[in-house]
Amino acid sequence: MAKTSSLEYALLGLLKQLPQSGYDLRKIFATTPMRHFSDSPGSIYPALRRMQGRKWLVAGAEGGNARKRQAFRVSRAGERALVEWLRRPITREDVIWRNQELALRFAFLDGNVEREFTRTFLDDLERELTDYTRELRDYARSMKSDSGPNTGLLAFQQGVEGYEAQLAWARRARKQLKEASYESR
Amino acid sequence: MAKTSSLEYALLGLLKQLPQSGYDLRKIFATTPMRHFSDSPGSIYPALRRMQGRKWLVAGAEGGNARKRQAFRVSRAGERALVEWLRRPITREDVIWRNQELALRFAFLDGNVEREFTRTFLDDLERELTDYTRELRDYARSMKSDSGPNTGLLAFQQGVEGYEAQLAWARRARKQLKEASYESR
DNA sequence: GTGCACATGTAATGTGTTACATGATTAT
DNA sequence: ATAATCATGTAACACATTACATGTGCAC
Repeated sequence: MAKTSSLEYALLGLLKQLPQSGYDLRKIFATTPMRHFSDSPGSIYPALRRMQGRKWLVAGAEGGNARKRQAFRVSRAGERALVEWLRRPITREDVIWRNQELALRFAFLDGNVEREFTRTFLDDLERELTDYTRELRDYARSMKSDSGPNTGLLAFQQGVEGYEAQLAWARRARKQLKEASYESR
Repeated sequence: MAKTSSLEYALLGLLKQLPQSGYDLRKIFATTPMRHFSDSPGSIYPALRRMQGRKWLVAGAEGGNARKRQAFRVSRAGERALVEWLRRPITREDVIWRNQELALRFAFLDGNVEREFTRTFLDDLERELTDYTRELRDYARSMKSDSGPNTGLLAFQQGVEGYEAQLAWARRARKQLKEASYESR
């Protein structure tokens, strides 16, 4: 069971929203806040190929001509893979090593899972962030003994504050979702 | 001119602070907040080898025996490489693609560059973060038209708030450094 | 003398990066 | 027709990950 890179899921999620070509996807990575993905052809076209090989994508039938624009759409199997990824339990390892990927997963929840799951996602994220920030703060106490503000300690604090900002966001997002569900009654 | 991975600079910075063995370094990655680096031998030992090849490190002379603990220390050339990395101008690309690496660089400033440079670093970081958050907020306005809170927009906001938290940190850090320099008169 | 933690290494694999190559379409 | 842009592809390379292999020193 080969692991799927987060680039592939990004492509899958985007193609689920709107079937389009590799070139279109590259332009998204080149010009929108999804910039942190590389727009190089050497990463995107091979990824699309791999996903075709797994039958997650089907290429829009374009006349036999190569070198012509061809849009991809997500197959049933592709949808299943996407949803499986979205529904994966959130672990502390996700928070530490794959934080960007978590944001990507959250962004793609709409339209792919029931609304209730979005709240579960935020609950789980809050739990992991709470645990992890507690651990980091404990660690900070143990290094505070050093004299004066040094850049090592400051850099560490930046990390902690980043996680705390994310935690604050998660709480607020949950509240907003609840309010929205009242309104829609 | 081969690019050096951020793992190698992490190792270099740690060894500059305290000469130690590959195993010691692995333990640091396994047990401290530097966890987001992998502690796998398959990444660390080859990296140390590469750096030895570049003469950035010298192995503590341990009797002919392999399989025995050997500490590395940073050579003059290694120090120069470290300082060159620390002093690199901060670009928007750093902020977007190599944010973690920026934090690492900041953490290693102490003891390797003059204190004045730390302020320059924070100034430059503030500038890039200010520009980039402005750009992100502009983009946010353009997608706000969609109805209600959707997870895509919320995920995007999380990203912006992360950068804003970092900006707030940078301002605060600069203030603290200034106060510390008053005290030390 | 057996087991466990210490300590280093390597081989297979997959993927991202960079740089280059090539054909198709549109504007001038 | 020619340049620019659209659109896809590939080859070389470096690196991280995973899993496995090997040896050392100490405790019991």
